Amino acid sequence: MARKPATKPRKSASQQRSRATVEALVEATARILVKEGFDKASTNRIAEVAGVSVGSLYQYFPGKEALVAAVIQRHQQEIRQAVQSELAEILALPLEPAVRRLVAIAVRAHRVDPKLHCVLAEQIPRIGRLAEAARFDPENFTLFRTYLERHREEVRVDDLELAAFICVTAIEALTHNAVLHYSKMLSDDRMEALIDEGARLITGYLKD
Amino acid sequence: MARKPATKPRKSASQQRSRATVEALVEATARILVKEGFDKASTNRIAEVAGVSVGSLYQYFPGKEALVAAVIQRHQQEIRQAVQSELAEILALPLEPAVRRLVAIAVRAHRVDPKLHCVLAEQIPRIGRLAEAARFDPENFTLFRTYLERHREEVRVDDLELAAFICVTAIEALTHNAVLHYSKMLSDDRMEALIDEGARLITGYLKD
DNA sequence: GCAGAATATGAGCGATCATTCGCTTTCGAT
DNA sequence: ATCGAAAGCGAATGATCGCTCATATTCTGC
Repeated sequence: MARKPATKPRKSASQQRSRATVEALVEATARILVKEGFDKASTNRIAEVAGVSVGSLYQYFPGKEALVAAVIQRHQQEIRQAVQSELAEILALPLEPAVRRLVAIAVRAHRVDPKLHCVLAEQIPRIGRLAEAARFDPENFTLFRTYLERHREEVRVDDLELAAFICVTAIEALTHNAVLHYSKMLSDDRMEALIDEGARLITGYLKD
Repeated sequence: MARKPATKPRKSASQQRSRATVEALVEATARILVKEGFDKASTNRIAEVAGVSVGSLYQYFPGKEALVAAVIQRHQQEIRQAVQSELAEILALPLEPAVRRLVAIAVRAHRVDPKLHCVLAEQIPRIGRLAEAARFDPENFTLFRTYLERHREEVRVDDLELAAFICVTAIEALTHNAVLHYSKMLSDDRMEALIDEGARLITGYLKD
C-alpha cells in the first residue's frame, strides 16, 4: 500500500521545549516563504533558520508540505479572528451597508499579513495536497450565497449562484490586486476610495 | 561580473532541422507544463519528451526559464492573433456594446488554450525573470484606460485610473475563474449568461 | 539522584536536478 | 567526393534536495 506524504504532524509535542521547536519551525517557514519564496524553502534551510536540526523537523512534520500547510492554517486562523465577529450581524443588514462592510472586511483580511498572503496565493503549487488548503473562496462564496438567499427580494438577479460567483470573484480579485500589487493605494484615503468603488460595483450590479 | 541566467535563445537556428528541434522543445515544454505541472518540467525530461538530447537543448536555450519564457511568448501571441483585429473598432463603440465585446473577447482569450493558461497563471513562480513575462494586465489596462479617456463624457466616474483598474481586474478575474475553475459554465448558453452578467457588472458601475 | 521517556542532533544516503564537453553525425557549398 | 560548419549526442559532474538513523542531550516522575 503506497503511502502518500501526509500533511499532518507526525506526533504532537507535549513538553514546552518541543512546542517551542514546532513554533520556531512554522515561524521560520513563514519567514522564508515571505523573504525568499517557495522554492528556497527547503527542509534543511527551514531547520537552519529555525535554529533546529533537520532531524527535529522530521519528528514533528512528515515533510515540507506539512510545514507549509501549518503556515497556511495559522494565517487563515489569524484572518478569521480578525473578521469573524462581524459576519453574523451583516446577514441582517440591508443591501448597501452589507456590501460595503463585506468589501471592507475583504480589504482588512488582505492586510493581516499581505506579503505572506501574496506568497500563499501566488507561489504555492496548485496541485497536490496544498491545492485545497490554500483556497479560501468556498467559505466566502457560501456566506455571500446565504446573504443573497435571505435578501432575495431586494436583489435584481435571477441566478443567485451565478450572482454570488460574480460578486465574490470580483471582490476577491479587487482586494487581492489592490493590496498586493498597488499597495500604495492602501494608505490613507485611497483605500477608502477603493472600498467605496468596490461597493458601488457590487451594489450597482445587484440592484441596478 | 556575475552573469544572471538569461531568458533569450543562446543561438538562432539556421537550418530547418534545428528549427524543428527548437519547435519540438517548446512544444514538449508546453505539453509537460499542462500534463505534469511546472515542477516536473526538468530540462532532462523536456529533452526526453521532445525526442532530443539535453545537449541540443542547451544549444538553443540557456536554461529551463528560457524554455518556459518561449512557451509564454507563443501563448501570448496566439491570444493576440485571436483578438487583436477587433480592438481598433471597439474604441469607437458606445459604452454598452463596447463593454460587452470586451468581456466576450476576454472569455475568448481564455479559451485559446485553457489548461496552458491555467498553468502559466497559477504555477509559474512569480519571482525572477518569469514574473513579468507571465503578466498580461498592463496591455489590457492601457487599452481600457484609453477607452475611458475617449468616452469620458459617457461615463460617471471621476478617477479614470481607479475605474480602469477596477474594471480590468474584475473582468480578468471573472473570465479566469470561470474558464479555469468552472469550465462547465462555458458550454452552451451558460457562457452567454456569464458574458451578459459580466458586461452588466461593468456597465452598471460605469454609467450607474 | 536515577531511570526511562521525550527531545535534539547532524553526518550521510540516494535521488534528482541543471549543466557541460568531448565526440559523432548530418548538411551545404564547392 | 570532399571538407568545414552546423547540429546532435549522452555520459559525467557537481550541487541540492528530502529524508533517515545512530547517537547524544534534556526533561519528568519518582
